[in-house]
Amino acid sequence: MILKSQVEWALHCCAILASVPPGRYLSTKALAEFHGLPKEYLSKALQSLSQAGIVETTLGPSGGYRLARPPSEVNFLQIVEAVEGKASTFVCTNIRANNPCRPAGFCDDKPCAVARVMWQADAAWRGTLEKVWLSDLVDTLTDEVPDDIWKGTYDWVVKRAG
Amino acid sequence: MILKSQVEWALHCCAILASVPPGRYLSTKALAEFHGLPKEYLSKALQSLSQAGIVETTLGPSGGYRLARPPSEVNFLQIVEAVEGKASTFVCTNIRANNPCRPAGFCDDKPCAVARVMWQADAAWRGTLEKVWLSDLVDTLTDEVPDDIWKGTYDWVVKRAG
DNA sequence: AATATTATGGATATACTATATCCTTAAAGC
DNA sequence: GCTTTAAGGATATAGTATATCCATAATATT
Repeated sequence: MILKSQVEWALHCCAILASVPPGRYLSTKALAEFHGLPKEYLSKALQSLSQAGIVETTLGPSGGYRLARPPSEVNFLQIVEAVEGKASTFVCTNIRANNPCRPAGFCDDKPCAVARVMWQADAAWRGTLEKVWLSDLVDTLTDEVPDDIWKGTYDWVVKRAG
Repeated sequence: MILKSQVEWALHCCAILASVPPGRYLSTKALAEFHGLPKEYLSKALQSLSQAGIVETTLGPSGGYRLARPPSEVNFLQIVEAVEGKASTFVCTNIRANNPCRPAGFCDDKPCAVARVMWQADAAWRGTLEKVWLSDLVDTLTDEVPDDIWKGTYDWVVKRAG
């Protein structure tokens, strides 16, 4: 069970979009070049973010993507779910129902005990992602990325943002 | 990102194996019949449990599987990892290294900030699974499964255990 | 000793998903 | 009118999950 690479791409793209000046957009082409990713396929991830309402888009030259709300209002879970979907990582096929000792037509009053544990773990995973905001990531990067690289990246984004 | 169905199968099989009387074994055939699963493929999941040291096996008629240690010493994470592996659900391909603003040969002193968050969520998922033991599951089932079905299941297992 | 039963592991086949590319369309800026 | 862009459909390729089959060796029963 491994997350799609598009999850990684979407998270990094959102981090970059956080630096786009107000009123401007950054294109798929720019984001693909910056991260060394295939433009056409990255486009699918960005479309997922768009459909989830995390980013806004506009067409034409100088078009592209920008965050639909401030980085302090976008968390990791929203981005991950935009790409991976909201469905639980554990699917219960209710195999307990095949127990040959159960009377025919027997109906359980609770979800399967095994599934409940797995769903609880899934919730813990999502809960962790939900508590980390894009602004937290930006803060971390500000702290950790060397100043010249951080500044250079910002300038690069501003230059490429239409 | 969805867990293999073998995870569900392995968990339910371990729950059943907890009822196998000391010194006896339950075969793949019995476990497959009980859960309505394909015997040959279920066998692969049981082999994973065996390789992980969670169950013990013996050959021949009256052979099969039994828990290698008491249910209070087997947790969900051990079973899940036996089937899914121990690798993190998030793979960092370090795409930050493609940032065109970085000096050539630049080396980061910390793992990617995005990956660290994703790994933290992965750890929360595993941490939840690690805290639930097979004995907890058995306790839950004892509480929730109607007495006659629970008793019937136990009798079925004892009858089939070689 | 012979036979039946079982786990193990390799080989193979099929289905599904992830990855990737291409192309058409419509909108926006120049 | 021309270029650039996102959106989305169609298609191709690779990789993984699911499933089955078979050969082998070990064990119990007869």
